[in-house]
Amino acid sequence: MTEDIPQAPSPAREQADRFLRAREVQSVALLEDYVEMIGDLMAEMGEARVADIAERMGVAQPTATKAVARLKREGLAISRPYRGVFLTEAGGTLAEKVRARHRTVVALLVAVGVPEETAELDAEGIEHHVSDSTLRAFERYLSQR
Amino acid sequence: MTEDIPQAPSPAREQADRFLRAREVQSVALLEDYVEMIGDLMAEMGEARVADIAERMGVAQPTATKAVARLKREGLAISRPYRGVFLTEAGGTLAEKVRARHRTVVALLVAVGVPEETAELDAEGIEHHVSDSTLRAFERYLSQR
DNA sequence: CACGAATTATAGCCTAAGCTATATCTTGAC
DNA sequence: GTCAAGATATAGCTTAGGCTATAATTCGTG
Ligand SMILES: [Mn+2]
Ligand SMILES: [Mn+2]
Ligand SMILES: [Mn+2]
Ligand SMILES: [Mn+2]
Repeated sequence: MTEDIPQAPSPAREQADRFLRAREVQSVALLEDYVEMIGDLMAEMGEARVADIAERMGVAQPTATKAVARLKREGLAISRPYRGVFLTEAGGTLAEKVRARHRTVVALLVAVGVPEETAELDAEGIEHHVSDSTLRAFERYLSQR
Repeated sequence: MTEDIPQAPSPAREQADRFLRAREVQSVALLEDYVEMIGDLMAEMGEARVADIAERMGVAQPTATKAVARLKREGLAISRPYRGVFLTEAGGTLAEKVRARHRTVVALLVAVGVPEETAELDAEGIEHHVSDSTLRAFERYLSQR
């Protein structure tokens, strides 16, 4: 019989797992940004209109419409044809989490000496790859110095 | 006549620009990872074979083949049918830059208290969004403490 | 040196994300 | 109340990045 001694995963496999994770993260990154921004618009204007979403995301209107369709599919938003877009409870919860993480990432970058403008720019991409574990480390670092 | 006084960009426009940048970065992130890893394979084995590239990236072999085609199109790699893949000078330079940035990002994360394993995992995605300005800040922080 | 195994290429499919052009619906001004 | 302007939806295209199945090539072994 073949032995089934648990093997330590090969380095190649471990590296592949990291790339896999990075690709997974990337596939939800856009959703996170849309949800956070729709939350902003709801807070500012009471509702999020597709035209405003498109403007703030820097995409064409049909692109925003399609993204909203995906948000609805994933249970993060609701809307009816030709009406505004609203976050579901799940969407709202996610928006809050994403917003807090965004702030923490910017604060961490600034704390280690990154200029404000740059921090805000880079954080928009970095944030999505910051795991809960890393986020907690950032929070510890920011509070105890 | 309409005035052409230079306007401060609207907040929506600024935010859109950040998202635009994040999307741009994301479109080169995969190329960077492939190039860095092909560099590793060349150093370890003298050449990078498509099968090894696929294994380390955690993708199917045709996916790696297609990625290599894109690298060739962008002038980062060369190869002939059924032969190994090699970096061009541009590819080698990029690989070196990407490798150094990766190390710095991991070091910074560890320095602020992120566990090693987590740092390595998160860095794989984070690195691509770290601008030159942020990278220099990381280096300053790491050297002077 | 032939042939089977391993490797690479190709064909054909899918989804996400972007775009432009155009159709459809809503709404405010008259 | 109409209707033109504005907002949204839809159609149809592109590219990147995945996949499986299969064809073509290379190479080691006998
Ligand atoms: Mn973001
Ligand atoms: Mn954000
Ligand atoms: Mn990476
Ligand atoms: Mn890397």
